[in-house]
Amino acid sequence: MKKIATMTCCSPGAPPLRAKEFEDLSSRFKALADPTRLAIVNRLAGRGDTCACEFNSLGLAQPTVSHHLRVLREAGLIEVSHKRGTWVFYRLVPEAVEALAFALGGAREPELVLATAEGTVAR
Amino acid sequence: MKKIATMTCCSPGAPPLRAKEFEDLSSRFKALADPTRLAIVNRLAGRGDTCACEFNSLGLAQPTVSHHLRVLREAGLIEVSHKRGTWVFYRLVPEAVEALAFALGGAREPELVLATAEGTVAR
DNA sequence: TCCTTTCATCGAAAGACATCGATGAAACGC
DNA sequence: GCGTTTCATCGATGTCTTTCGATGAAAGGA
Repeated sequence: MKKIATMTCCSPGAPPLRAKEFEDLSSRFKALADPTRLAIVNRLAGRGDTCACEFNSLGLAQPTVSHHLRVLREAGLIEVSHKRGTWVFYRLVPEAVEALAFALGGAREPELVLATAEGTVAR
Repeated sequence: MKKIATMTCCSPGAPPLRAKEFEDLSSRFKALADPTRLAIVNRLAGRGDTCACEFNSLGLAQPTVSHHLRVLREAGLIEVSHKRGTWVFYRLVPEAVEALAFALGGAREPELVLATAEGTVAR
């Protein structure tokens, strides 16, 4: 895992960043750059742990939903909270969302770590 | 023009949004989902009004830079501040960035209006 | 042991996007 | 008017994404 958003990026007074930081940040914004994924995040934000099967009501095929869950997972924005039988429950990673808000200059300094594909760790 | 981000979207407690709001929000995040565009925004955030010619130092062809400037302009994140001779100066639209930060739950409630392709208006 | 349910992965098809060279348009200076 | 500079637009190309049906894997229940 690695830290991101240790600096603001996009609001007045932001310091110049490096190429690698633009890569990291933009890849995370990319996870939010799809209406279906925003809907998933929005529902997780509103309800806490949610069964993956809930998202079949989005009107997309099951593999498509699974794909979007994976993208969000790899961006560190959501994670598997637990499994029960064949059900998989997902939850939001609030620190990850805060980190992006902070990069935009909106949030107070967060204590965050953002995850890569290997997993999410809140410090 | 139209308002966006009148509601948080992605942080705990966010209310459920409508399909159209996911479309609007995701299209704006899409504007930030590219490292080159983030670099442009970052530089505008750090320096205020900046000549478009500055961005030729990004290592991309001039039409490519022009394309990215257009995407950011249509997302309402930047705008033309003024022209001098054949120079075009761009500036950040801080309200637009705040609006996104607010949607992520980071910012205090902004007084913003976000623009469409037709122009940006801060209310 | 089979069958069912839930979810992930694979492979393919269609669409969207980043990038570039060539060209056009506007604002000078000579 | 003519050449130059700066930027936008056009058209083409290669790549990445979204989406789906088919298939695989894991956990139960009968």
